[in-house]
Amino acid sequence: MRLAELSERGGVPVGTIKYYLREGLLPPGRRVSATQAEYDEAHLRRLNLVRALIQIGRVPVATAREVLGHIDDESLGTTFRVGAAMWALPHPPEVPADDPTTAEVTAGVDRFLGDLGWHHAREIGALSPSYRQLVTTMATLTRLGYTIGPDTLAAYAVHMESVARLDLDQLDAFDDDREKAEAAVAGAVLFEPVLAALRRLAQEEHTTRRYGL
Amino acid sequence: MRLAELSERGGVPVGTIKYYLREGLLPPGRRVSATQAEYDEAHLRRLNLVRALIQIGRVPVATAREVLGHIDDESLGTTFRVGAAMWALPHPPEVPADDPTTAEVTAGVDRFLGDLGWHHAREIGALSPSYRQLVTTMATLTRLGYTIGPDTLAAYAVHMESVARLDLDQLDAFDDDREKAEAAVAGAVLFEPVLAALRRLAQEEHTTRRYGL
DNA sequence: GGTGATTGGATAGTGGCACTTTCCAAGAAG
DNA sequence: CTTCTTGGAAAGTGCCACTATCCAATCACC
Repeated sequence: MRLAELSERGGVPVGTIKYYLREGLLPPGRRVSATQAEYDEAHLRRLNLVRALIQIGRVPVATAREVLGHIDDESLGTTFRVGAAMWALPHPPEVPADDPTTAEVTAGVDRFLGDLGWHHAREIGALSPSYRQLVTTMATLTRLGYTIGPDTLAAYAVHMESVARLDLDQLDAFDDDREKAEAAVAGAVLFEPVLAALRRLAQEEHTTRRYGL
Repeated sequence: MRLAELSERGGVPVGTIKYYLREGLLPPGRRVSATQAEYDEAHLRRLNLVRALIQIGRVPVATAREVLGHIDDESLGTTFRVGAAMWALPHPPEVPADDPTTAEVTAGVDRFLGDLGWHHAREIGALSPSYRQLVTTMATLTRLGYTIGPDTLAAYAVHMESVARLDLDQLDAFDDDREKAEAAVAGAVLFEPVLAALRRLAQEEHTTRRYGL
């Protein structure tokens, strides 16, 4: 298909697709002549993923390029291919915080990781963006006066662990490594809003149950 | 305290605070003379909340003003004060979608809400931003080829329901309505990254357990 | 009481970023 | 042959969260 059709079927303006091509978010089409290029279903699929990353996941273009690069990196094994793509996803800015609050929170988080038996997480520790995000956001909450004890955090963690198990079950359905990595990224970026929506719906449901209208 | 001290203690540049004052995110200080104003702990607290909303929650300034307005609206009862503030929070853009996919997804979501016994959610329906976000994001997932059946969604929902119950327990600790609303907003905006981090940590943990390094 | 620094407020400017627009020459279509 | 379309390059746009510059009033210190 031609650029115009790719644009049509993807619901994305031609100019925007040109921009994505320029930025390396989409691989160039197969050149058919000096002024024509041919695109296929893979391009359409990738275009949809890019849009999801950028529009729903608010992933910056530069970051999206990086993530897609890892997804396409055939030199990596399954685990690292998925892991690299996931770690490249953006995280909320880490508020500096070399204050005592952070030290305290770090200790609490480490303790609770041990209690849960998440040994991998303890070993990887500060290497994982998720770990750092957990610590810094908890510190911000503390600074705002909403201190969450390790026990409460552990209670939340147990539920998220169940969610993660479901996530991995979903991932098992894919054989190909590239598909696995793509599904993991899509799951992280698109399923987060779904979970957030479910949480808020449940909150609304239980609020009315507890307190009525 | 003076603007300079507020800036110091909040870790926010003076210019930025002036900007927030201009935009109505912070109430003006108590005028002490023609060129001096006095700020108190409440200002500092609000400043921290504003920063959290904008930096961590990526809430646009205009939206933050709206949310804070609801938090401060003493004419509302508890439920609506909390609810209005929550509903004003931003949601990922709703991809248009008047396509058949959306209709199909809507049916699935409605069915699963019934199965779970979330009657409130079914009645409020499209009024709730969370409901619309759920439907549109599910539709996007479907369009990308990652179809999630109502049963799988329900499995996730059960866990998020437990999370929501924990949320409400946390909220119960606050008596004052303004504090309740503030805590709800902070919980929604700041605790979402915490949950996301927990999910990813758990994913990493279980991936290595299932597949090793 | 003089004097330099500081304060709050108004106004205009900056930088980043995701697009858009404009142009162009080479091909395709009728 | 002529009219349209195509892909590509380069410059421009719009939004938005700040940030820099001024200014006159007033504070703090000698």
